Amino acid sequence: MPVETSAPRWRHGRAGEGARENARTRILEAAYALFSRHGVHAVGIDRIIAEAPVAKATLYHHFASKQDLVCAFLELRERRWTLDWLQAETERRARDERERALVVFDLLEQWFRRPDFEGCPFINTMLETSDGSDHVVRRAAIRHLDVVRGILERYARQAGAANPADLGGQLQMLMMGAIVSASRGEVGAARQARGVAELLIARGG
Amino acid sequence: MPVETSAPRWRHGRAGEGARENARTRILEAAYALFSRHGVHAVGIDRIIAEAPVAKATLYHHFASKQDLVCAFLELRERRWTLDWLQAETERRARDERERALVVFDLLEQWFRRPDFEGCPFINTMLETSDGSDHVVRRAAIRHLDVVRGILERYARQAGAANPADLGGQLQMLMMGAIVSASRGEVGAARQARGVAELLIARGG
DNA sequence: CGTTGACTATACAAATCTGTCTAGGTAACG
DNA sequence: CGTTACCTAGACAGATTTGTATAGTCAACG
Repeated sequence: MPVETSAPRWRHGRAGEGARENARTRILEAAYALFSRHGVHAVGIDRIIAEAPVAKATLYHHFASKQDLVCAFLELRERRWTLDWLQAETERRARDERERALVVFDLLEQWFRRPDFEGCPFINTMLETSDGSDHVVRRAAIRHLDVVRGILERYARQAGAANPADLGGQLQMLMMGAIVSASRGEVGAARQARGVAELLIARGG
Repeated sequence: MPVETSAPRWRHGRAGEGARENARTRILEAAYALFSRHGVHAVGIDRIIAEAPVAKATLYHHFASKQDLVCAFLELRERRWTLDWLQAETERRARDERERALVVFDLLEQWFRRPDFEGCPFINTMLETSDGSDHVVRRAAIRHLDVVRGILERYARQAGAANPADLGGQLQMLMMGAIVSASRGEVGAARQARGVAELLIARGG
């Protein structure tokens, strides 16, 4: 049975940056969509290569293992969600630096209300890998959670906290608690969390 | 046709070997230990029957499916952990009803510091079943989380909250955020959360 | 003794999963 | 043209998973 592909997707040449990025990008984009929506455990390699679409050998050419792919997904998630969305949008919306720690919760509310909200991959992945086998993925998830904590600690400092490290940690606990609540279906969790954050900041950390 | 269906079906083992626990209990105890420690997804039927120890056919005689067993585990967890430990111990330790909402966080700290602490099965199971296939287990986990919320709402009322429903929800967010932090390794999360709870209660809900 | 019912042990089915391998196709470049 | 890098399609290995089937053991009880 002759195989007839409709149009070549690899317009770019070899050795440069074009062709290599093409398949790799498709894999990573498919993994991003599927892992974000269903979790890294529930999504198998076969589903990713079907959606990319790409041959299985190509996936294992670009990523040594599924763990590698999951780590790459978490990095992309950090860049897109944490840095380019949550951080950038927070600092764009806040009228001054002191307001940032509160604006974060307004963005969370917006996130929770999106129809495709499916929880936080960092939290989910960290909890899914609580038993030791997956240490690489778990460490990556924890590292990314630490990035979020660093951002919140900075916002705590900018809000005038006496102890920014403590306030940052408390804000992250609030944020994660709200995310778990929202994963259960409580869309209003962000507003409740914001109320608590206001109190914490008003006290001065 | 022999009848006799209303009498309890489980008779104990041979008289010569003394009081051997019946198979259903052994299965549920093994499932409790393994699911609590490693999560309901990571533990397979084969491991449970090996630790029970019990034959596979016996397990499927007592529980229709793994989902059934997971639901039974969550119920047992609610009885033992939520009701007989967290609730009972909170009310035993608190000098008056107003203090209960804070004492909960002292118990959480104690829990986090236990060497066998492995997170909250209700949260983990709820997050693991975020995509629709496992709806029975997910609903069971959510229902058990609602029981915790009900307890916290009662403590909020007893602490004199103006709006016990809101304060109960905020306390549960704090509690879940602390549990996620502790699952990451932050043993001091409960103390941080208690500090926030004090502030919330001092304000009067 | 003979029936009954719970239990054991193990083989098996059917569906996963990750990762490897074969075998070949296509485009750019020297 | 020939080399080379990247890619495809899919078979396959080997290990898992849940759940069923077969066959037999043991104790209680009428």
